[in-house]
Amino acid sequence: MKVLIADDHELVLDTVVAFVEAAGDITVTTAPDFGTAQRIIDADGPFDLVLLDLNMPGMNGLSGLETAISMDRASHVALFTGDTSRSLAEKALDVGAAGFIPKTLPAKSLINAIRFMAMGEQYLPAGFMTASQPEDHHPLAQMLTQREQQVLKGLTEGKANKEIARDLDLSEPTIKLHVKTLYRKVGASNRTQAALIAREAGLF
Amino acid sequence: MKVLIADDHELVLDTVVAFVEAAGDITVTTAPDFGTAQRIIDADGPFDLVLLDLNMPGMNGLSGLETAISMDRASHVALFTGDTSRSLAEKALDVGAAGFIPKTLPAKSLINAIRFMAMGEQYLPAGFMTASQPEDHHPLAQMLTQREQQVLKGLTEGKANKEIARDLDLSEPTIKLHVKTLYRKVGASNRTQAALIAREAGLF
DNA sequence: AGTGCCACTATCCGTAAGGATAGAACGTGC
DNA sequence: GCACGTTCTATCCTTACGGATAGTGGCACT
Repeated sequence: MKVLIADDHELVLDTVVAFVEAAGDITVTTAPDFGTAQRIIDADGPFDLVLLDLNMPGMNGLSGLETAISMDRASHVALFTGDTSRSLAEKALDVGAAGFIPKTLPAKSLINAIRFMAMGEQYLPAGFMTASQPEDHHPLAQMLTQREQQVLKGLTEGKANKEIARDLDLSEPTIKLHVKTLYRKVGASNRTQAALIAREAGLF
Repeated sequence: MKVLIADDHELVLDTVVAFVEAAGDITVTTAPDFGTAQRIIDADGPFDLVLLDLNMPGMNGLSGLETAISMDRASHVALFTGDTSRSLAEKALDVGAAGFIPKTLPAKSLINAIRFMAMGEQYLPAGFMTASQPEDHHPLAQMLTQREQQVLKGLTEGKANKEIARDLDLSEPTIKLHVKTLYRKVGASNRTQAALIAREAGLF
């Protein structure tokens, strides 16, 4: 079975490859960035499975994933990432990924997942979509009321209070109030800090 | 030689451990988060070397590193991270870390680095401090003058114009000008957007 | 020597943001 | 019924921000 793994973290790449190849029947090729991965797919393909790291030069979010999926010689392409966000996994599967491999997965499960995906199945870690969602959010999100979260979302999009007010169909003074109380809760002293803190926490 | 590696990415942990233990004389213990790492150090220490992942529950940036360094039974503590920022490496060494292991390191070098650090030396990847870093930045950064980049950095830290002015030892009107021209260049219409765009691009 | 580009300072103005405070409608729970 | 938290509206005030415009000095290109 031929597998291509692309990741700019050489340490991860080296050790994962050593581990996977120890399973016996899997041959692994590697690439340090997306461009190289494309070239290798064209030159040495087809591969039974391609694993692409999300945070790798050339990926540009999910656009690299989509590009790879549209290639002839990569029958199955999966995301391989340290980011364990559920919305990301959903987006990846939406654009046709063969699976979503978070780096929090046990190594043994990786081998099984690779075999599974190479067979044409879509893979998601057990207990990822089924697990309760309300609790996968940061402690941060839990301190905020629903309104405050909506307002925070507006802040992370760089919107002005007035815009947020329009979007939520509320008056501007109301937004200002939510913004202020929200600052206290997340520990920000202005909107930019609030936006960055929210992003940092992986919200939205 | 006893080594503790803490990382919440089980896949990385499993494979790295398998690789390191294959070297023969290194015994590896693992932890999935910082709290567990602390408990293990107290219970099973001392360790010749402790590797801590930066983005792990309980780490809180470098504060976990500092805590670990101050512990009796962890003689040498190093950072282990996917973030290849030079300033981060400097900060880590400043607070007394035994080394900085980016995940972009080849796996073979890891073994050597572990032995090196366990001997009491400080480790930094070759060509990390010496190599010129200025030009590997995004197209985004290249459109900006040095000043504008400094100001943008201030924005990504949620600072007010006045604060940035103080930090750079410039007047506030000057900062405002840079801020304005910088908006045009990156396509932002306010400071929050500028900060998010910069973060998105991976700057700072 | 002239032409740009960059960095800096400056003033003016309108608007946005941030803080304080007050009051009211609505649900839940006791 | 009453207390409580959430959401909403509102006013007042100060400061910060964003845009426009004008001018100076330095440096590199040609």
